[in-house]
Amino acid sequence: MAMVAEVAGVSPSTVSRILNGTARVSPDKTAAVLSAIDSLEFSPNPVARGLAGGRTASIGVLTQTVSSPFYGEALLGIEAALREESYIPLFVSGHWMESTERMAMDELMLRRVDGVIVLAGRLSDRMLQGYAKQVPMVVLGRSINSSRVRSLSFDNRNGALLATRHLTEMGHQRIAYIVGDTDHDDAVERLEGYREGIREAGLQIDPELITNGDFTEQGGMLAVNRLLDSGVRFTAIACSNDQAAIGALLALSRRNIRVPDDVSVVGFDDVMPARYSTPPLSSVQLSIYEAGKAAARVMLGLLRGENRSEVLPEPRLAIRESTQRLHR
Amino acid sequence: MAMVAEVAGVSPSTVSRILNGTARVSPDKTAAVLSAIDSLEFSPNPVARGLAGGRTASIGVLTQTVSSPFYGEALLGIEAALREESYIPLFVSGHWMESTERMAMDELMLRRVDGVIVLAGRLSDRMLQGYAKQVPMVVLGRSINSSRVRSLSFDNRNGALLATRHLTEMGHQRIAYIVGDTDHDDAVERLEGYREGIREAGLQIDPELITNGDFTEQGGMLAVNRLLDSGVRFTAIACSNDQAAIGALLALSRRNIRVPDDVSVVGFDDVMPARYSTPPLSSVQLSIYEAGKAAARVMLGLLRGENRSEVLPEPRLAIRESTQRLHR
DNA sequence: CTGAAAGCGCTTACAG
DNA sequence: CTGAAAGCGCTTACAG
Repeated sequence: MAMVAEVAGVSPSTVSRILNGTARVSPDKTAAVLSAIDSLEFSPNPVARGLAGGRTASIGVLTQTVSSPFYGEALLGIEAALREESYIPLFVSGHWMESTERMAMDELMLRRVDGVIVLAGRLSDRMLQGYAKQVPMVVLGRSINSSRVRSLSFDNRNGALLATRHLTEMGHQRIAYIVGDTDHDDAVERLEGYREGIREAGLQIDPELITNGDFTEQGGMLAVNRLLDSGVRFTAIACSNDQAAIGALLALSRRNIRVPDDVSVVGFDDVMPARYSTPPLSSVQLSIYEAGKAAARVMLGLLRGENRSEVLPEPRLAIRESTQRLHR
Repeated sequence: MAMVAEVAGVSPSTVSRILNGTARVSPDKTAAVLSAIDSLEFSPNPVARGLAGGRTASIGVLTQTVSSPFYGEALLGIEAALREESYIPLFVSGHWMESTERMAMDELMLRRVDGVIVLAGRLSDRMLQGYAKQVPMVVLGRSINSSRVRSLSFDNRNGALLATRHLTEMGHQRIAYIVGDTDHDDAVERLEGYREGIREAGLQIDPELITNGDFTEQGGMLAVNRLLDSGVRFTAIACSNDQAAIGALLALSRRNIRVPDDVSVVGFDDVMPARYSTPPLSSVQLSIYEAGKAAARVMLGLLRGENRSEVLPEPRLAIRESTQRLHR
């Protein structure tokens, strides 16, 4: 930067001000500096900026696993939105363990990120609010009421309602439901949506049709086996997420039950693998990529002092080949 | 740090030296400093360290998409290994575009990462070597001969050989092959392994059985359709990766061809979704997570001035339910 | 509008 | 073995 200043015949302060747009500078000096900058191919050192200005142009992102189909897509969206403003994401994984998440958060604080985006996780609201005192925070996929935290959440209830309604409209009356990990509000809200869908169609909620899962393929398989072994009759299964649905597909196929001819299956999230399962899953589309973008935009707004609000896209149903009208 | 120095009654220099183990310090001062550190809950500011010492304790990782099942797993391994030594990964996505990769690399250089791990990609060897002059580099999934770059590559040829041999040993003689994106050496090496497997069994290589794909599900589907439409006879398909295999599974099912009863299918990579496809895929296991760890360890070694070498786990076959002995 | 100066929190030769 | 000092490359009050 010193070189730029020299070449342009101004002080480093001026260069800095131009770079940051932090004060108005006479047009001629601006021009001189700008041309010096690109003739020297200068670009400011973010590390020094971080130390001097207290801003690192980096945003911490607490995810659970970078490699999950769900979180992975959100990360892509976040990355894309941040890049537009030259921020870089620092992804850290919590692996669904509170202690790991805490360590990861501490690491982010240490690294002096300018803000943090939290993707769900196991950290308590209190805990999160504590961190939010140190740094701007936006939480995706979870709703937290606190002035310091901006949260964006999916309309899980409505999503599950759409899925269930889709099934009832196709004539299904005996619809099983594979619950997610009820430690998460998502799981609870989705279950609620299912219930609502059943009631809305004037059907009875049958507890025997509701079985536990944990948002994993394995959980979906076990759930289907349990359902089948119990002898309850059902013609469709609504699942708390696509992973469970994919497990369900496998379990059904092993028992020689055809989807959708014998049983319809609907997933939730509309994650990539759902599009290529056999058969491709009808699923509730959350537009996770867009949601990630929205979260990043809210963060960027916060950093600018705006109080921008973003709405997440409404869930909609992606109908593919795993659901079918009930024919008797 | 100034506070720590004061409390411990030493100079900041000494504190720094203890923190970094960069010179021997008398035991009593060490003890004093250490206790001051934890009574003050001090932890050094990495940003300042970065500026002063030229080291940021961060490693750039050029990946293609954080959300790919293949790269995602490698990232997890990298993250885990780096964490052990308090390094943090900076993940940037190249999206398989040379220009994006270059921008991402430049960003990493700007951020003064201490090293960079490159996951395959489209950057030319020359280009990579150029960057390697600025920073230690390890490349995973690609072999580059250069003193400045350490590269770790999978034994793709042997992997494909194992897959093909598995099929021939089960009596298959008409084995189709779905090629990957031949811009990548992987695709070429895997194809070579297939050829070797066919020859090894004393069979003829039939060009009609070899069809193009691009490592995607879509590509796998199209390939199968083409094969089927062409009327060539085959009883098994070996695929260049799991995504293609998953696409193949779907295409076969749509034509009412049962796997493995009518046709056996074998994948490559043994990525998570392969374990829960319908049916679960037999696949060549690359232990990508371990490979990520290995790459990170090599990087860490480099940083310490060691010339540690790591060998990637040998590919092995995971036999599941998509392959079966040919019965006539 | 613009400079000179101090400072961000460390590290690292340089002396001793 | 250990301090004092300079410096890493910026930003930001403080004056003018």
